[in-house]
Amino acid sequence: MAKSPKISASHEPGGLIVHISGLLPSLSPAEQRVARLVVADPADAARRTITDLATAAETSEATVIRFCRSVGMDGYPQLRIRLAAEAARRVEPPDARVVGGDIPPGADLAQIIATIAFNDARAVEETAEQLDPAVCERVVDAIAAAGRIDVYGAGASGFVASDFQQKLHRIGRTAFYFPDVHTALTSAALLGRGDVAVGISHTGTTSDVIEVLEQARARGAATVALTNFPRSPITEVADFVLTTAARETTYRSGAMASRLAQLTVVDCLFVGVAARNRARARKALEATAEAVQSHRVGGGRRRA
Amino acid sequence: MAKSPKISASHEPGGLIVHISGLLPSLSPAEQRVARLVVADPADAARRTITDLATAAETSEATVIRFCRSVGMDGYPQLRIRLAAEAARRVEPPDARVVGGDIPPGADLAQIIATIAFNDARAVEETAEQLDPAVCERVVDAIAAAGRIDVYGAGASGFVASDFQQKLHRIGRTAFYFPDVHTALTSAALLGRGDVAVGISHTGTTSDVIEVLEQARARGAATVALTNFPRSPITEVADFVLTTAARETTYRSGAMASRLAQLTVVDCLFVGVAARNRARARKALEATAEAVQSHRVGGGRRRA
DNA sequence: CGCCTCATGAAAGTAAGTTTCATCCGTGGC
DNA sequence: GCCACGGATGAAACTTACTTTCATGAGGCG
Repeated sequence: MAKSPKISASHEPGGLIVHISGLLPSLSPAEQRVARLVVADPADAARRTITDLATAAETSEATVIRFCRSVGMDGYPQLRIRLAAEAARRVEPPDARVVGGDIPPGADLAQIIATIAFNDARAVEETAEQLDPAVCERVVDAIAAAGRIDVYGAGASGFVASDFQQKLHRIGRTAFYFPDVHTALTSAALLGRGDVAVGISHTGTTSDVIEVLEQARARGAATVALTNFPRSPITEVADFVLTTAARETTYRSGAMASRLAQLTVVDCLFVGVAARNRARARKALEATAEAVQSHRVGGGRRRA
Repeated sequence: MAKSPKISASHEPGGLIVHISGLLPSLSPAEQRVARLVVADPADAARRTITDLATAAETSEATVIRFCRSVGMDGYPQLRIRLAAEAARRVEPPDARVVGGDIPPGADLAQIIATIAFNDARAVEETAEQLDPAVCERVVDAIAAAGRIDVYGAGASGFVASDFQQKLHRIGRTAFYFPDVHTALTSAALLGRGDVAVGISHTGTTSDVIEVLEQARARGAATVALTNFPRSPITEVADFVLTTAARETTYRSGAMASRLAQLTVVDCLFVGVAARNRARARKALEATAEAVQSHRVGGGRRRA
């Protein structure tokens, strides 16, 4: 681990399954086979003996044990019990749509809508469950006290970064977002102690964002990573790691649901920061709302 | 009655704990000691090893096994798993959060997270419920067949518009987004029959977006509005109206949850369009994914 | 090409769970 | 009083499950 002990969610309180699927890409191939079996049917996995599970995953018991350790369990029995508990807690999905499932080829639009909404809602809920309030708190503290906040993100995560920047700006925090790597690097180089850099990357492997975050860290800024994968490279250049909990699907890259989850996290941070000084934040929000008022039509009867 | 298997005993419906305490009196003294421990704290019992539990009950492992059989289990592991499941189920559901509720002033971050996630998830689900698949279908048809697609949006909705544009572009549709009203107007003026214009506005009162959509319609393009308010002005210039279902709160302007709902709708349309030609869309997606590959670090596995 | 690192499963080792069996104790008959 | 008898019980043998160790081999890197 790089320089200072990183603060991330070691507690995975909400969902073990969610936690495992987040860790999935960081596991070795054989362990991944085990993980997939476990995620696909936790209750069933809990019923199996270690030898049985190993056979089903076409690997050895040793690998299953290694998998247990990888996801933070002491050993197989503990995993088993946790899985059983987990499986019991999650109420049966009311109908046939599979959690994290892909869209079937012949699906009509109603099915598509139901599936997407289901997965989106789940991603949001599961993200919230596994978010560590303590880590959030510290991030909020850092942002609330920051001299300046840079938010980095590329591609789809760029929208989220930009959204976050805009939000912070609206409550009077000095925040920047850069659509371009070079500008971002330049900015990062100007950060210093007391500043905050936030890097957003679904996969956690976007080299541009990692590079910029690294730069920011080297300059003494507090670095925050927001990613779906708790052991991805971006987490190594971050002082604080916040994770989303979106499952991968093939057709609809996990990034789609992930983006919603990211926004939820951003909202949480935003409200947290705003709550640090309600009066001031509210005033700033009102001022900005007023500013766009002249661009609204028909102030009358339609609520907004 | 040796021949016909008993039908009743095997399923003990009302809960394992209840079942055990029911037949507690019929157990032998040593088994009763075990049973009492189990009933008193199922979760704890599930954590213990058989030897451990036996010691705690001041008896031998053999007796614990006998107890397992007495209550209808195959052996200790099964009891353990069932207990863990049982214990998990009986945790109180955490819902102190009010639907659509605002963040209370003294809220700690954990509450904030729970509330936001709850409202976000609800907005997504409710939006999906009230979305009319028939309207979506026609919008998808129009987009899939369009010569060109313009997506308009301002402020927070601008991100969504931009996201939609990028998505459509990635599957090979010709789509545009304009951060600036004047450019947008210019573009709208160049639309014609067979083209599609999508206007996104949470309130439905953003005059810039309305104006542009109006222009597009005058030129013969099919117009789509995405808003939270089905009777807002924007709906008057739209051929197709899609609505989100986010509730308003004071502190957290409804726009925050609304944005997630908007994205869900965008995702649905996107997948709908992509599904119109799976092969081509998949190919386009793969090509774009490949293009950014060199900006990812750590090849397949992600770790350190 | 040699070195290193890492993933992996075979096998050895340890702990957990299960069965067997001798003992104990109370009961009731002779 | 003595002796079956039967159920309850735990010690110990036994089996299975779990864990550790270690040799092997595949890939990456200089």
